[in-house]
Amino acid sequence: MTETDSTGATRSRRDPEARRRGIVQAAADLLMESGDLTHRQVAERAGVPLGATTYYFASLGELREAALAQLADRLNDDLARITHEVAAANGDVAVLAAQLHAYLSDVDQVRADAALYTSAAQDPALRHLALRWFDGFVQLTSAWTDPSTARNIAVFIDGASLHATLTGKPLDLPTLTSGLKALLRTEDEEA
Amino acid sequence: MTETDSTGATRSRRDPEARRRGIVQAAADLLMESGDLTHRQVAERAGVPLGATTYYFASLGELREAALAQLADRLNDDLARITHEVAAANGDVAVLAAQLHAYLSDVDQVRADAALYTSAAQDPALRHLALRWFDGFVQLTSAWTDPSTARNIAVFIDGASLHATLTGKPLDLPTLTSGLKALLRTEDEEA
Amino acid sequence: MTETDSTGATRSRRDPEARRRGIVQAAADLLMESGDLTHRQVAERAGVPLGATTYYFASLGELREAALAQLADRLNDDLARITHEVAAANGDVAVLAAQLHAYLSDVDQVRADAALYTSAAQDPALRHLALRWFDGFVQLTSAWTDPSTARNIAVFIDGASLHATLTGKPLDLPTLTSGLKALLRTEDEEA
Amino acid sequence: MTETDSTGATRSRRDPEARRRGIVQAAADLLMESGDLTHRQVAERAGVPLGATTYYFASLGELREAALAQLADRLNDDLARITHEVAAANGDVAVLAAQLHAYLSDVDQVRADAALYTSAAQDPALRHLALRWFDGFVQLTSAWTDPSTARNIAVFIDGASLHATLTGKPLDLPTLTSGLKALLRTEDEEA
DNA sequence: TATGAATGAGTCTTCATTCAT
DNA sequence: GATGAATGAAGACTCATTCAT
Repeated sequence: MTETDSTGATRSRRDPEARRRGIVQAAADLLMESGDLTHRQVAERAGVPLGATTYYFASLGELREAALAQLADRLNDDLARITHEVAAANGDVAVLAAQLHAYLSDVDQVRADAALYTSAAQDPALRHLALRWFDGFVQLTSAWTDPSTARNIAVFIDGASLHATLTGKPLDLPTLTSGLKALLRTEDEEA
Repeated sequence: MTETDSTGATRSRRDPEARRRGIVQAAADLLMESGDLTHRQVAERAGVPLGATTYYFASLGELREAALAQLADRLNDDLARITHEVAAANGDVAVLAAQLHAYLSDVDQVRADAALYTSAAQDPALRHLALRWFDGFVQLTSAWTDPSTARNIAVFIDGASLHATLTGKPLDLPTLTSGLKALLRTEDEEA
Repeated sequence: MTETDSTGATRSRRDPEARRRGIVQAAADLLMESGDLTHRQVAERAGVPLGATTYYFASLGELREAALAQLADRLNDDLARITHEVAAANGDVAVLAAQLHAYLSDVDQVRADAALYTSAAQDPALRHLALRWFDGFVQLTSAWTDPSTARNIAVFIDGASLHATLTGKPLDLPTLTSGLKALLRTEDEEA
Repeated sequence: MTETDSTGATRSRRDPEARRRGIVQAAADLLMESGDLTHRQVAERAGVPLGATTYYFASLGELREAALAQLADRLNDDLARITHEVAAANGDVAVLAAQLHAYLSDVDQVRADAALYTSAAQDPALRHLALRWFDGFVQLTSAWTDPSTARNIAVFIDGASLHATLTGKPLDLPTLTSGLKALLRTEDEEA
């Protein structure tokens, strides 16, 4: 279908990198939508023959890992962006709460999180992917809070994401705000 | 083997309820251990013939739901117990933190949580099971805090459980304590 | 097809033993004919659905072993019969040679041997099957020769079978006779 | 790596014959080791790109045949050497037995035989390869025995090789010696 | 009531072969 | 001349579910 583009050159076919990306993307989509992953589903979704999925990935596990890594990357980027914005606002809790609320309002984001956590919970080999953002967040956030508080906030965010997955909607902004505000105040009074 | 005892009464055979319970228990165990569930595995684990699993449950989905309901019940009971103890201690945060830490140190408990959340994340029809404890906790806890705080604590606990699943060990007690303390202090100053 | 027999009773279906035998027989036939064995081929040959072959045998290897065991049994029986007849003739070499020549003239027998040896050569776990007749022969024959001579005769017979496989026809009777006669004379002069 | 040497000449690349030999050798090794043969395995073992295996051989069958021909050549050479040594010793049976025992003690030799016979048994088109040594042996040996005896000895040797394959070790030297001695004595008394 | 035989759909995976480059 | 991307057919195996008994 995408055989020819505006330049008239053939694409996709004989473009291994694009093909590989397409397969990973299809797998990531499927993981977000159903959590199930089969070669057949991936092939159909990516618009490639069945053999292509096994040609590019030695096993379904390898493909799953690649797809989850992609989701983890995105999650990482998003949370790093949020963290930076909060840092730019001198750690303003309202900013953090607002950003988080927006994040949790995005169905795709929440689904990506869920796919990541679900897969990681079932396969220990994938846990490092699910923990990547956590560790990164704690590190970034430690610039303006102590590590213990940073961990607690990260834990709270994970809980909020799980809650959004289970209820289908984010925690209301006031609750989110009060929770984050409370957790962040710790440092001032406890150290 | 334990088919007949000294009284001449048959045991698991001819005791449909016990058999059903055994099947559910076996299914719950398998969900905790691997997340996979097949009729064959359940039958073998429960020590019943293959046909029994389809005889007592119309479909595998139904059996899975029954197994998850059992896990949810247990989770419910455990957290209700913890809540009561905390209430008895007049909402002492240290007691809550200690109880929660003990809970998260129990591998089986954490696995049960993970099985419940994983299944619920993938199948919307099961979400009410995963939310059962959340709602109950908020209700019980609202006796000594405001609902918003109660929700935040519940969210935090979910996050901590997820974290325990992903790292294989609970958050350290001091961090847990400081987080819960911070969240609970909110009510005094914000309401 | 064989659903009903002269008694009007249904057969084959719901006759697990017969079904199992039919599958093994089909597998043995295929091993004799081509040396290859696939579930699909077996199912088609046996006239059963594909799933039946995996229902009765946990793996293709198990099915192959059962089929080879059947071939080995037959080989065993045939050679035991020959041995008995030779023993009845007081170890008359001419009788042995004639029987062996007849045996090697039977295309199916030779093919069965070849299937057995070929499979055993490729899979050490199957070697005991291929050696069964050898050991039995040596034991039986030791009644009228010394063990070393018995072994040599067995080796010679194996070689003759291999030769028949490769050339498509048995060694000519005179050659066979002279070989066996020579090997059997040993005992008189060497012990 | 060994693509270019000090003379500036390319080695395996740009040396089609060497490459072809390398592929055949790799295939022969694989046949000896597992009996299985795939383009991928051959390419990896030979250290050539996948395409090279199909470039030099029109089909896998052709490659297999070339590999077996190589094994047959080696077998031929070895047995010709043995035959010559025996002839040089004026047909001394002890020499023949010792040489054969050494041959059967060499795991690789026995494996090569097994690969050859196994393939030939399954594919009639390959039988001439497995018979090559037999015919050569009979011809060479007929210099000092009659053809019938030569055939019987060749049959015996094949049986001994098969036996070594199945048991993992050669027939013991005394048994081997007595067998060969007996077979060779025939000529003196029968002719 | 209870069971295990039965099966067809679907799983992952391998691979010979083709062919564009 | 050489190569590796590509794919469709086939492989072993699993399993929920049905149903005869």
